[in-house]
Amino acid sequence: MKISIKDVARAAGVSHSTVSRALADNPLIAAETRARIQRLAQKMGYTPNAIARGLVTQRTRAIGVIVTSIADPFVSEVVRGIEEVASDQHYRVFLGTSHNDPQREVNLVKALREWRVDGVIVAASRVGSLYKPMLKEIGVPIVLINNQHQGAFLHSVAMNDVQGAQLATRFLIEQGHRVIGHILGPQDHSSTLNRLTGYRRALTQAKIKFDASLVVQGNGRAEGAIGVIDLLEHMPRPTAIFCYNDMTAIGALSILKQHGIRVPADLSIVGFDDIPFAAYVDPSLTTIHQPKDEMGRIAMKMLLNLLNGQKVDNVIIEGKLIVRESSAQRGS
Amino acid sequence: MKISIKDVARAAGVSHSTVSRALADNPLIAAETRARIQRLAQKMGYTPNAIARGLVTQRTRAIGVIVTSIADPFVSEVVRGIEEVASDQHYRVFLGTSHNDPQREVNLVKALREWRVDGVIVAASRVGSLYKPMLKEIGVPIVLINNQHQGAFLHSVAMNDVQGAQLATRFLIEQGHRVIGHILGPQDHSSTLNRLTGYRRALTQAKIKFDASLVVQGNGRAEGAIGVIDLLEHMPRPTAIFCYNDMTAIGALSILKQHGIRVPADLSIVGFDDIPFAAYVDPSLTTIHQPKDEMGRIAMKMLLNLLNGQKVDNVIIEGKLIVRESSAQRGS
DNA sequence: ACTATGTTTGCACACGTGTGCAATAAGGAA
DNA sequence: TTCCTTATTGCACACGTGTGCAAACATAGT
Repeated sequence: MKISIKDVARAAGVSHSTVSRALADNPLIAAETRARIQRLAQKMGYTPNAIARGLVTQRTRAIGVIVTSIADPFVSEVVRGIEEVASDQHYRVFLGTSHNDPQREVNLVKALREWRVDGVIVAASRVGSLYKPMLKEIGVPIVLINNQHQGAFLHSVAMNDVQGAQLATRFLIEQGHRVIGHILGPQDHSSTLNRLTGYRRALTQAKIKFDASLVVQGNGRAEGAIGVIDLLEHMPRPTAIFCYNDMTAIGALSILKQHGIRVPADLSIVGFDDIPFAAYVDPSLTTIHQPKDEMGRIAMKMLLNLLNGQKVDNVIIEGKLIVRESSAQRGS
Repeated sequence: MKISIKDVARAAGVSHSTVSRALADNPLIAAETRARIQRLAQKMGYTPNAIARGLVTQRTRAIGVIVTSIADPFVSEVVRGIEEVASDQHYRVFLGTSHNDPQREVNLVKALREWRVDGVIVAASRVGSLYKPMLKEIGVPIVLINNQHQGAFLHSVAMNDVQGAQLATRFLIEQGHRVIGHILGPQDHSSTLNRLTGYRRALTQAKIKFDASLVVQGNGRAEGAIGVIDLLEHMPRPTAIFCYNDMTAIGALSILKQHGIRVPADLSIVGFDDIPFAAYVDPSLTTIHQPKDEMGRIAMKMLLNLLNGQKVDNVIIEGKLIVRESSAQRGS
């Protein structure tokens, strides 16, 4: 029952083409007619139909955003950045969550294809082997966040995980720590491996021998930090732990408190991400800062450039160390 | 360059109508032909065009979700619930953030109209006077979360803020507290008033005189808890504070720590929302639990019922008290 | 052989918009 | 007046899909 461009045309006594052009400020239409039609359309409450427009122009001005889970504080900051830039440029955002469930991933990609989105941004922890070819089939530019890849369609903006982890670990070494544990991230995420690499590289540079028994499993979530208990039994006992991310670190803090271990007096803890809550836990968390919303903005701008046919280069972002209370000089 | 239904039709030697019906499993088409066309479409990699379909069916199977900020932990849990149900029912989610900026709100509503979404869910802290009539103009069912309203188009699923606040305050009274402060929420949100009402009602029931100087401004975010300092100077000094929400409470904890006030030994703190982090701050937060993802799911199911032309009743959810470490018996 | 009935398919229109091209009108120059 | 140029508008098609209706065909009943 919505009023269409034809209704406006009839009311104005012109053809629908004239209305279409008038509303697009096309100079072909006489300035006077243009103004008259615009006023009339306004008064009639006419709203253009983006669906019909998309059908004929073959551009939807919509982008798909695929994330693992929107409830993840890292992800929601990224999405915030994306949405900000998108809406400024009058693009709409289709949100989809995969929850690392292959079935959902398939459905999501299918839906994005059906909707003929102009581009896609993926901020999912897992861009599996099954998944990547499917994404390419959509046939539109894709920007991956924290998943480095290269290709005709695939571009990325990513954290330098190796550098960040190295920075964090080197800091602990400079604080006098020699036995440093590490809690890993989710197994299927490439950044888990990269952060481990950075950790090892810092040890090597300081001529500290890598000890595999100082590295325990985790999953990137608070409950995943349970492995910290194993680290406490390691001999000699570690005096510092570098965690895959802040959620893991926060989980570790909670468990350590239950065991009566004081942070940072007995044990220093360092996280990764600098989620908003890192500043509010007690002790507040020393961590590596990722500019999450900024990464979202960069990804969206990159996608816009791609949509305008420009060449873009992948972006790699360096981590910055934020020192707070959860770390201290050894023995202090 | 995408292949269309006509391409499939040509390849199969039939008309596009036949293909359309075959893919819809329409029994009008001979079973054998149907199977043959489906196989062919599959092999050709045909993907139906949701845009074109939406144009002719006048249903998009897309809903708009308007939130204040996706980076808010309360909001992101709600959106998670919405998206979960939506994607199960093969609905797509358009995400838009308003940031309480009138200009953005106007643009958002306009965009949703243009996209002809089937329905809208609003989880924004502010559904202002300017805003509500605009929403109605979209002409589709709308479900508001935590904004009670009634009308032909407007429906709601909301927390019982009065009951929840009353529950929290009564708990503090039962713990022996008599001088209880309150930090307010954002001014333009109705739940700010409702939680204040619940706070006052509990006091009245316990025959404690309400003291306006025990109520200070806040804004629902951590920085907004700065008013807690004023409360410390109140005479007699309060022994407990009920905060508008968990973020405010967490902000208060942080400020109190800087001032050397021990929680809960010197002062009990109670929040509202039970965001995931409430359990991980130190001391962990006593709070009122809101089933956030469940509220999202309920809202989406309600919207689905409305889209199917069913009558629905507004939903009101009771808060549950979660006792953790930030509150204690007075003087203990 | 003719008619009635049922099954299967295609024709043609609709949805709302953008745009190339032709048509018309207006104005000026010869 | 006649012709040319320029400004303005409308015609008609396209985008990809769904669907009412008629057409074509097959089958069975008399």
